[in-house]
Amino acid sequence: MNEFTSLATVKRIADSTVRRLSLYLRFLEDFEQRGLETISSDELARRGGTTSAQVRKDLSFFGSFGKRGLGYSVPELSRRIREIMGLGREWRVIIVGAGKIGAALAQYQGFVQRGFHIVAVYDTAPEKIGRSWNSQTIRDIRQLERDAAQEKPDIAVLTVPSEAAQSMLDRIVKAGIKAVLNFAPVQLQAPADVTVKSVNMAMELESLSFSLTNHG
Amino acid sequence: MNEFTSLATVKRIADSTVRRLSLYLRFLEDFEQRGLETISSDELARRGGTTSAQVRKDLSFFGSFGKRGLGYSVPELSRRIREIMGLGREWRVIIVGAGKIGAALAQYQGFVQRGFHIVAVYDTAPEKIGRSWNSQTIRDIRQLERDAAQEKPDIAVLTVPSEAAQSMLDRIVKAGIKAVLNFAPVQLQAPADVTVKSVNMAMELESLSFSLTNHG
DNA sequence: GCTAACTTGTGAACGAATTCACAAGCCTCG
DNA sequence: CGAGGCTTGTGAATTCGTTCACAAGTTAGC
Ligand SMILES: NC(=O)c1ccc[n+]([C@@H]2O[C@H](COP(=O)([O-])OP(=O)(O)OC[C@H]3O[C@@H](n4cnc5c(N)ncnc54)[C@H](O)[C@@H]3O)[C@@H](O)[C@H]2O)c1
Ligand SMILES: NC(=O)c1ccc[n+]([C@@H]2O[C@H](COP(=O)([O-])OP(=O)(O)OC[C@H]3O[C@@H](n4cnc5c(N)ncnc54)[C@H](O)[C@@H]3O)[C@@H](O)[C@H]2O)c1
Repeated sequence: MNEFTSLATVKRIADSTVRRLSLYLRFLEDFEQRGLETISSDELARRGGTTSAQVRKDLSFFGSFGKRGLGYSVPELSRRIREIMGLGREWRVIIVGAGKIGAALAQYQGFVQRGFHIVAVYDTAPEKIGRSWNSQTIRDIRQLERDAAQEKPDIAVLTVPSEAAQSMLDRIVKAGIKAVLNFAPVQLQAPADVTVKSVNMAMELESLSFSLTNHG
Repeated sequence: MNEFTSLATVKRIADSTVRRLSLYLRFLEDFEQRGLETISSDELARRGGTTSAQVRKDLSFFGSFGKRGLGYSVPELSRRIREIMGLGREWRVIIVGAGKIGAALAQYQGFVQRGFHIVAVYDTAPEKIGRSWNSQTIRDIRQLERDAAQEKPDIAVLTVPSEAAQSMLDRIVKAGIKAVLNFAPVQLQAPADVTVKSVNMAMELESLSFSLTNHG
């Protein structure tokens, strides 16, 4: 593999690798701000709670970005990871379900900072539609398809009650959106070309319950 | 391994196994409500998007709960998984950081339903302390140690700004709490006997960005 | 009570992800 | 300019998790 390797031709990358890249990027941004020039795989590993071999292997799937004997150039590696992850652009995000969790997400500044822009928020409840949040007016869910055809959102965040989650996902998929972040604690079905990630907080708490019960 | 196998003696269980158990339990509860008596590993697998061998292997780490030729008794398996996961009791949960995400979590009914009771909410901001949320009054963070000694919470949910996360985790650990669910997008350090799980939504969005960029 | 149909439980095989270990390359210093 | 120290990049070895495949047990029907 050399510097001309196209990402599109790269073999299947493990999800765990992608998540670690995201982590490394955070550290690099921190180092960049503090004016550091170079960083070693060992230092990145220490920060991320992994090993230097792991860091180098993760990066090696995409090319070779370091200098032997020296390490990685912080701004260069930062740029390369952003490129790999597709973070060099702004992503258009919609929120479906203007409830408590939708509200927290819509007002969260951390997403915008990383290039994820909330371009619309939808709900079914008449008393919510038309109300303003931040700079967004909550829209009627019936507009979803029409708006999507025009505004071409990239990502949908699904924060509706569990019962409505699958049917709303189906509409999101039909509207042509290929990436969904789901907060409803249900298992969803989607076509293979649509990526669905779920955040299941109840499952996290249950994992903690397991830890406390079994090795505590 | 037989029915007398103690959980404490069981070898290291993969995190992925624990998460699937949590998933199976959801399906079992659904089946239970609909009055089904028995269920096969194959049906559980279909629901969970996995294979029947996977389901049986997951369960086999803890004992053998099924009947050959028939499947699993729904109420019995449900009970056994709850036991394995430590869900037969009520867990006492505190929320540290009464901001937007803390508010959504504190008011969420889904946690109580699964045995996770919010027993206290803390903040530093004078204008928040004393205000009421649901049935909780927001307490001064300075009370944390004193309250913990008395009320013995089991789990802390950490929803403070990133900068404050590590120092608050240290206090939580010192206060004797052994399980933490963190929402701040930072890598935290904790002693080995404390389990920390993190929900990192920005990382999930970045994974979606990667998917869209690389196989889209 | 025997057969056919079914489903579990589990070693063994496989595949994926991590870790090891070292040759190759780069930098500094004398 | 050559030696010594350092760090990358990567095949090979290892560890970990999943899937296969089948013997063993259960039920129903006749
Ligand atoms: N609040 C939390 O802390 C939390 C934690 C974990 C998971 N969740 C999950 O997140 C989801 C939302 O939770 P919440 O607490 O924000 O609930 P909520 O009741 O506050 O909000 C849900 C919103 O979705 C709207 N809605 C209902 N059907 C809709 C549809 N078909 N299209 C568009 N909007 C629709 C409702 O009008 C409401 O405004 C639920 O699935 C919940 O289980 C929430
Ligand atoms: N809001 C979201 O949707 C969202 C999404 C992902 C991650 N997060 C993360 O969750 C955390 C909280 O986010 P938020 O949006 O709720 O922020 P927020 O500013 O609304 O709330 C933070 C709260 O913590 C309190 N606080 C500050 N220092 C504290 C301390 N030492 N002890 C106790 N309380 C303290 C503040 O007074 C404030 O009430 C942040 O780390 C954020 O990055 C939030």
